[in-house]
Amino acid sequence: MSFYVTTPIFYVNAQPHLGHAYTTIVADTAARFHRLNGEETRFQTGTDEHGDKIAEAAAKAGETPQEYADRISALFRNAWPDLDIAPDNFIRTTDPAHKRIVQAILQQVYEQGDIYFSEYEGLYCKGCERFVTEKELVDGLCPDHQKEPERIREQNYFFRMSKYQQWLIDHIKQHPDCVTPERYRNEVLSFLKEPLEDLCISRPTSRLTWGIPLPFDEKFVTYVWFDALINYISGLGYPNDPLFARYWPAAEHIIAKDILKPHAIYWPTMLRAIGVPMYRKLHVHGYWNVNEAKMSKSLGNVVRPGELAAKYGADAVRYFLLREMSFGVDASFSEEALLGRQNADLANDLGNLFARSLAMLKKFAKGAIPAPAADAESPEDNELREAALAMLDEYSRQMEAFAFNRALQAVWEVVSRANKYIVTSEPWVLAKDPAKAPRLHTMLYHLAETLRCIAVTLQPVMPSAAAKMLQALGLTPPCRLADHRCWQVLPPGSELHDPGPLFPRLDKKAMMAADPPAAEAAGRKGKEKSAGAPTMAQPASSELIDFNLFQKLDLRVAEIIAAEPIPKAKRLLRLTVRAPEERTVVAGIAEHYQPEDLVGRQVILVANLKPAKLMGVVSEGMVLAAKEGSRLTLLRPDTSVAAGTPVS
RNA sequence: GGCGAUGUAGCUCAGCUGGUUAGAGCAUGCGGCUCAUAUCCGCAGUGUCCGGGGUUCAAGUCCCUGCAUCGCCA
Repeated sequence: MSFYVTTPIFYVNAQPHLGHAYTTIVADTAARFHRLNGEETRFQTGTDEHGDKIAEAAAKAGETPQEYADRISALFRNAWPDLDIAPDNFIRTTDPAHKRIVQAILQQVYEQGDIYFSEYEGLYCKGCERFVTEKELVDGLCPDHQKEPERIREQNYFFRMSKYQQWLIDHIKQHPDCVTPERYRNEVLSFLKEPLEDLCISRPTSRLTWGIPLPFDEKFVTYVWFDALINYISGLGYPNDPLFARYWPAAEHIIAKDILKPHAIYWPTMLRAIGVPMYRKLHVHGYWNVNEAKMSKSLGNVVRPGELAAKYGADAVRYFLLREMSFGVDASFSEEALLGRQNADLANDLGNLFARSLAMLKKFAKGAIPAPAADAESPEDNELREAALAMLDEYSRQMEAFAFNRALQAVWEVVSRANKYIVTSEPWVLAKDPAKAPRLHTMLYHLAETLRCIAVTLQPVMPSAAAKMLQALGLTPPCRLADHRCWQVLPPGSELHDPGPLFPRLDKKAMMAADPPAAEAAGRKGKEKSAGAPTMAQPASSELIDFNLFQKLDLRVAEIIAAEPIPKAKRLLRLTVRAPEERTVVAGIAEHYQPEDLVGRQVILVANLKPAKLMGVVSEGMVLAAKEGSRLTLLRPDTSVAAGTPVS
């Protein structure tokens, strides 16, 4: 058995955000789970780097497209280790091997007559990188980009997707699990009820050069999907590498619902056209809604996975995302909810269970696995054992079905049961009577075995904490599931190690932004003293702020890479800065600085200011300046430093 | 406009093919224990199961209709 799991390759026009992180954590967790099942497993992620938007962004940044793609691609690649994500392959569409394979496939499909040349006319929105219909427009503007699309008439190459429509319908009907959860399968089938249009797969080089040239017409490059989707097989060295033969039949793609159509319709028909079997499964997940109001200011309004991991740890972030989202359905993210899970599930229930268990094993069993005695068993022991073993099965079923929340729920039922078991068994009472040592040791043994089952299941989800738990029990991770679906795995006498607190208990007030707790505290006080009317949250009256509040400010050195006046605005300049990601900042400095004098200059940026629209331009931050009367001067570091360097 | 999804306790959600007093976790209140990260255990609740009709001996669960939110398509 083998298992091949992929994430989409992420477009390098944005930094990694929560959605990317979730998809990739799911893939990593699935990969770890299948590896623990003893399957040969491969996990691939990567970046999609061609297209108009990339070429434009690169030009703005004063870089070549390749330099720009290198830089952003590295942001993705480097984001994953912080979340304990370990892909086997990180593919880039600019990899020479990938380009070669894309060209070979284009040539093949062209030769067999599934690609034809035709003319197309329509409204094209540069922001969307696609043709839009009249009906999509609002007041003649693209609703997403507020720009008027251009009328373009051009000749292009088209892929005969329609030819494979009936085959695809039949395939999906015959393989009910190939698109999952079911709601998305239904969506695909309903879409397929209408006749498919053929897929435009090229762009003329007159308009776009940053792409893979068509092998049969050098005046064109491939367009988006025919380039990007192929990564799933080019990353396996299609067609000749043994990796392809081994892993492709076991391919399972993970995507967010926004790219369902390309993956459930374009990709299967492409595969069919080149004679490659359909992938095994497509797993579709929903969106994370981020509730801005409840977000901590330190994170701004975009959740940066790296910052989350730094603040809460990879284990907690992974656990939260997997536990909180029911796969396929949208879920909401808030730091408050994350803190809730951290404290209730991880620190109180699980962490404390380990702490108290290990403390008792140390105190009452000399820090080693005690020997159980058959004649000292009680019904509670059996119940606990049955529950733990049943949980392992349930857990596996749910993990295989990508129902991570249910898998974890099943684990936590055993966590909770173990806590009850301790209270019912009262080991501290047994310990006072030497005659009850056999019962005490038998009970502790069952407890340790339960901890083992729990720790084994948590390996894919919380790799680092689970490893600590297993080591504490004297085991050496990774521990395969097959070796742990039974009782009496821990050998009596083997030594235990204190892992220390596994999950810190976090103070909510300290972790959250300064203002929400103020309102909460006011409410609580009111309750304690009198049933006073609800009071408005008042800003702290004191002039002094505490260090915590200061720390919420994300100040950084940024480099201005472009500056231009904003029409009709006397005082405003639109700055493009690198910090180190690129962003647009509107600054009220037009009366003091000429745009051309600013380019290349370093400034201090408040990077986590809530974005605001000024004269129709969205400003993502502000630059700091000193103001003396009518004079204004920008702050800058004493000596030049790398763009993005934090200020503290 | 067409199709579909969702609407259940203060919050987040479970409730498969209709069947006894509608559930879980969190939060809240009270009690207990002391091995433990002020942790854990027990008890206590509260719900016009979105509104309105209908089918049925029986509906959160099926049908019709309305409202709200979201998605896909045009």
